[in-house]
Amino acid sequence: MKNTFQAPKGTRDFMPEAMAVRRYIEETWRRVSVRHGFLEVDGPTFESLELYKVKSGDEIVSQLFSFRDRGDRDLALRPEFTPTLARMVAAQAQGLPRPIKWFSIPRCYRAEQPQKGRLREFVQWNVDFLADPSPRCEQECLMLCIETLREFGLQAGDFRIGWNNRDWLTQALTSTFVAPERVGDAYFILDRLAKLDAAGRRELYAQRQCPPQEQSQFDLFAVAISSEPAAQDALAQIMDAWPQEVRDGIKAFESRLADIGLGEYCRFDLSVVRGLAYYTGFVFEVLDAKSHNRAMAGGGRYDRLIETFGGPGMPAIGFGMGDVVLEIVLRERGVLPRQLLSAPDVFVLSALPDEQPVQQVLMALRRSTWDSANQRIAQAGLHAVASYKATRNIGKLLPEAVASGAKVAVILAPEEQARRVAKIKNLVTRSEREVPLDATTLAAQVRAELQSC
RNA sequence: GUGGGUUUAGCUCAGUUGGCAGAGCACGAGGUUGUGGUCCUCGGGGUCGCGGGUUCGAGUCCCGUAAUCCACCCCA
Repeated sequence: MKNTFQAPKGTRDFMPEAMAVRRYIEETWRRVSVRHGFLEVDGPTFESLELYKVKSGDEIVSQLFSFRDRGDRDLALRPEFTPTLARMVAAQAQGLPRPIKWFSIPRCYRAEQPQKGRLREFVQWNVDFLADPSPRCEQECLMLCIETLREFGLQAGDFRIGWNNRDWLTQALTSTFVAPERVGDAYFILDRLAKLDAAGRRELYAQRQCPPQEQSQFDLFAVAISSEPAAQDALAQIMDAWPQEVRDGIKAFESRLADIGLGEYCRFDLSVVRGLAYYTGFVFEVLDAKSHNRAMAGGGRYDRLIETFGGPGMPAIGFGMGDVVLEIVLRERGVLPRQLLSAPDVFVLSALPDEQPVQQVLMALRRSTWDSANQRIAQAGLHAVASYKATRNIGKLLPEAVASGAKVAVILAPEEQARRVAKIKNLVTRSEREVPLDATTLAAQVRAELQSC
């Protein structure tokens, strides 16, 4: 390896095929977001370091790529988009039409140890619905999230969405067996319960100094969120003790989801609490249903975040979905389209000794025409390519034309050139016809041939 | 930050107790200046991740280091 430079740890090079996959993912996110009435925004790739400390505290700083500029300002590459969004909204809150439905597709950076599904540079689709306290926001976010996964070819059995509500859960816990000052510890435990066996749980209880009555209850939670047959009974037993209004709230939300056809994807899930402190009510996670990948997406309500960033009090809900886990899941399911690099419309091949005629034909095919009266492109140029091989053997060039995916070929050769014609070959039907070797006429005839495909 | 696997051609990988650096695919040229992914021949390509050490001699053994994969910690 003569070149000793490598891409930095946790980053990716996007060669044409990989780039096409990334574009496909981003374009799908964008298309479905727009369809659901969200507007695209973006912000700076780096922000002042303080912006990230406000929300998350110093602990998080060690996972940031931070640096200092020549004016001694501390800056950091964005690890997520939400602080930027909160800053933008807080600054402009008075003048924005409401509700605010925004999405963004930023590249984000985290100085973590890379592993499966987690890199140091990634693309994360962010969706936020602000200035509306109604549960229709929850619904629309889930609707968009699910519709997007379906657009990628995933089906109900491929993923599941676990949801919870921190307000209700807190109410339920404190009215049953958790002292108010221990709610934080309870969340910490619930967040990890699904991954632990009995021994692991005892260790966790000791670490968080659980009183004995908590321990037996959490053991019951562990059964309820497991895949054991007893799970349903355990869940029913737990919820029987909960306040009536909490149980009614869960039922009502389930019924709302069922009304719009999302019932089969979503399930109330005790173990989904999300680590982040700023979530205030509804929270959810999208999990891969068939293997053990990391969460594909997650989010929730953060009604107090905008004021934290100096804006007015404003209800808000949002979620994020990263490209890394998503691509892994799409590959595992075999639903990534095979041909993502766009195939040319027309392939020009030439047996002429001079290459200039090829360039003339390419120019005519590729040129767009502008409609100045209507300020738009009247006719878009064709995607036209030619072979760069040295051979002038048509028999060798045709396979290249076919492999390119082009439906039509233009063949330039001495005999035809002498008669001032070129051949247009339909690569699908294999039929050929001769047309005048005038670049403009030729381009028109190629368009006509493409129409017939 | 911790532990384990891996690193040889553009890609996927062989490489024997330490003895001349290999295959397939891909790429390029020709066989065949004129018609469909075939076939045949030839070719370009490598400091064997990087740096030390042992040895007459290291892709191979030892030490260090980087990247990568997997699992922890963490996870916005």
